[in-house]
Order: sequence, then C-alpha cells, then structure tokens
Amino acid sequence: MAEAKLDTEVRREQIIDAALTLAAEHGLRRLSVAAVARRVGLVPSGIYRHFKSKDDIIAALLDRVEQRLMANVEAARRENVDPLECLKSVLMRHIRFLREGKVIFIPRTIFSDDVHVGNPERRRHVLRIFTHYMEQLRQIVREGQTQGLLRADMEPQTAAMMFFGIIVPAGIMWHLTDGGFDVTRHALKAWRLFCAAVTVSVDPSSLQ
Amino acid sequence: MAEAKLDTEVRREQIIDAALTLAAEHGLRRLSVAAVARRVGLVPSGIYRHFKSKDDIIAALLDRVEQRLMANVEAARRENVDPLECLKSVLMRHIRFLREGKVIFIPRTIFSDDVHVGNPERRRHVLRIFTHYMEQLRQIVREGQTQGLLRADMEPQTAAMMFFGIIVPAGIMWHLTDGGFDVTRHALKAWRLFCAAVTVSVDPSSLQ
DNA sequence: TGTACATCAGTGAACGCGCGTTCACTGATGTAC
DNA sequence: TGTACATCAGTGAACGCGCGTTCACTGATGTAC
Repeated sequence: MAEAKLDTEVRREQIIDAALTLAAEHGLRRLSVAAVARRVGLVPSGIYRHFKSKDDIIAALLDRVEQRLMANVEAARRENVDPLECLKSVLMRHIRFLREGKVIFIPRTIFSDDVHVGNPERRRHVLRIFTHYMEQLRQIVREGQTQGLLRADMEPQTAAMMFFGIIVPAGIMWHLTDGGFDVTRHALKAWRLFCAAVTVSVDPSSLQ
Repeated sequence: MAEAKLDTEVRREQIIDAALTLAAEHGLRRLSVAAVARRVGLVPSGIYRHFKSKDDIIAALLDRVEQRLMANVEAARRENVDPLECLKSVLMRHIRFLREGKVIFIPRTIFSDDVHVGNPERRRHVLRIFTHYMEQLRQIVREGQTQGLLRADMEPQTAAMMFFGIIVPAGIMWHLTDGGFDVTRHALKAWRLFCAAVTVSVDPSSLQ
C-alpha cells in the first residue's frame, strides 16, 4: 500500500495535513484514523507508528491551526500600520480561509462541540488557542484606541468579540448553504457596520 | 424498569424533553438512544415503540427548538413596540436560555457540525430553522428602518447577522470556560456597540 | 567493496467497545359482549 | 357487573457495524565491520 518507507517526521506532517483536509471537508466528527491512513497511503495500523493515538493527532492538528491563525495575524500586522486596516485585513484573510476550506476554523470543527465535549484537556487546548487569538485582536484594538481612531469608552474585549461575530455566523451560513451564501459580500457589509460601532463618531458638522 | 405504561403521545414528549436536556448537557454527539431511554425510564429498545429511529428523535428535537425560538421572538414583539427595544429583548432572552442551558442553541449543537455534516436532510432542516429565525430578525430591523430609528443604508440581513454575532461567540466562550465567562455582561456591552452600528447617527451638535 | 546486523516503517488479522436497531415475547389496559 | 379478547407499551437478548487500538510479523534501509 505504501509507496515507500518514509521518516516519522515526514509521515507526521503528512498525517496532520490529511487530518486537516478531512476535518475541513467532513468535520472532526467524521475524522477517522482509517480515512487519514487511506489519504496518506497507509494502512490504519500504520498510523500508530507515528502517533500514540487519535487524540494525539487531533492535538497536533489544533497546534497547526493555532500556527496558521497566528501567522494570519502577523501577516496582517506586517502589511498594515493603521489598526483599523489591520483588523480588516485579518477579517478578509479569514473569510478567504473559510471559502477555500483550507483551515478548519470557525465554527466548523474547532469550536464545534465534538472538539471539546467530554474531553477537558482538549477543551483547555481550544480555550488556549481562542484566548491567544483574542489577545492579538485586543492588542490591535488597544492601539487603535491609543491613536484616537477607536472609541475609548469600549472594552477591547467587546470589540474583539464583535469582530468574531462577523465571521462566525457567516461561516455557519456558508456551511449550511453549502457555499451558496456570499461570505465575502457579507463580510464587507458587516465590516462597514463594525466600523460605525467601534470608530470614534465624527461630528458631521466638522466635515462641512 | 418503566413505572407504568404510558400513551405514545406522552412518551414522545418525554423522549423529546430528555433528548433536549441531554443534548444541552453533553452535545448532540453524545446523545445516545440508551441515554435517552435511561432518562425516560425505559429500556433502549422501548424507544422504538415511539420513534422510528434516532434521526426521527433529532428531527422532533429540532422542531421543538424552532418552536422555542419563535416563541421567544413573539414574546419579545408582544412586549415591545419599539423595534430596538424588541431586538434587545430577543437578545437578553437568548442569553438567559444560554445560561440556563434550557435550549440547545448556538453554537452548541444546533449549528455544530454533528448536526448536519453528512446528513443533507437534516442540514436543510437546520437551514430552514435558521432562515425562519433570521426572517423574524430582518422584519424587526425593517420596521426600525421604516420608523427612521435604524440606518436606511444597511441591509436588514447584515444587521440580523451581526445581531447573531453577539450571541454566538459569547456562547462559544461560555462553553469553553464552562460558564466562567460572563455572557450577560458581554451581551450588554456588545449591545451598546451594536446600537452605535445600526442606529441613525445623531449629529452631536443637535443635542446641545 | 561486500557482508551481517540492528533499526524501524509498514502490514494484516484480530479484539473490544459502544451503539443503533430488530424481534419474539410478556403482560397490563381498556373495550365489546 | 363480569368475562374474553384485542391492542399495544415495555422487555431482554442478540445482531451488525464502524472504529480505535494491539500485536506479532515482514522486509527495506542504512550502518558497522
């Protein structure tokens, strides 16, 4: 079945990649060791040469997702000095991920019940990822406040959560309609409303 | 095991109730026919006197959830004439549901992957519920626009989705932290931002 | 350069478990006479 | 009012399936001499 013997490090990467793809396609629930093995070109038991258990694979997969999320934010920060533009960049990157199905993300699987119900360790893992990510968003918001672009009478946490609120319901609709819902269009429209909510309101008379 | 023989109609109600409670506690994934039977005081096979299959139970459960969602909106509409107050009422009712764990809702189970992945019929069912519900929200928004309270340059759909965006991430945090996250406080803070986003912006100078 | 050996990726059969579902049965309930 | 019977809720054993995991094995790869 296997084309060739490969080093454990190579196989581990392949297995995580396969698990990510499968989870993105069919949800973590449907992620079976057998399916991962098939995709990698191994027999199910072969997986256990490289991972201790299915839980182990999922933990590695979560770590990979965290890396991608963080890379996303870092890229957005590199390319934008303006905090508001930076947030928008993060948003659009996520929407792209969502559409491409590249990353199992929100709410598909990472924040889906399967991931953490009845598995306290994994729940802590997901919470840690979520917290890290939120901390990045809060930080950007704080900078916007310092620069006087964003409302000072607002907790960064609240703004960060609302930012999330643009992505998650869009993701739900995207999946429920099997890609029929135009997430990009929605994200742009919602972004405008989000800006109205978080930016310092301009006195219209000062514009004239 | 059963205390007494009961009519199928009574048992059906009991079974749906039990399924709802269990799904709210442990997620749809962990919902087993055996657990439902135990809770009702029957033997697993006894369930099949009243439902054709587990899928049938879940369909009935989804219908029940839809009823509750709609009842929620109707109550809010009855008690509020002002569209904005009405939306706030819907929001706070949902947050209460979330805290009480009474209704399996968002994202816990209804919009969780398990519910619809690999089950097109059920996905359509969930989509129908979601669409009905969104239609109610859109309707309230439209009224607000007609009355000149809410921005006219905004699609009701976008506002309704953002409204959802207050609840869903809050629900995620609530579950990830096992109830440690203060959803009520968050909802109130987010509501203020939401208002800033959707209401017609007031010229500050006109207030003086 | 060639041979012997250790290492370790990959295999396939098998096991155990949980779970949805079936089926022949039991026995209580309520109705017809 | 009492008896016979049909109906149907509830039972328990059993089945089949998918799936994660184990384990003894095979055989290729690379290293030591």
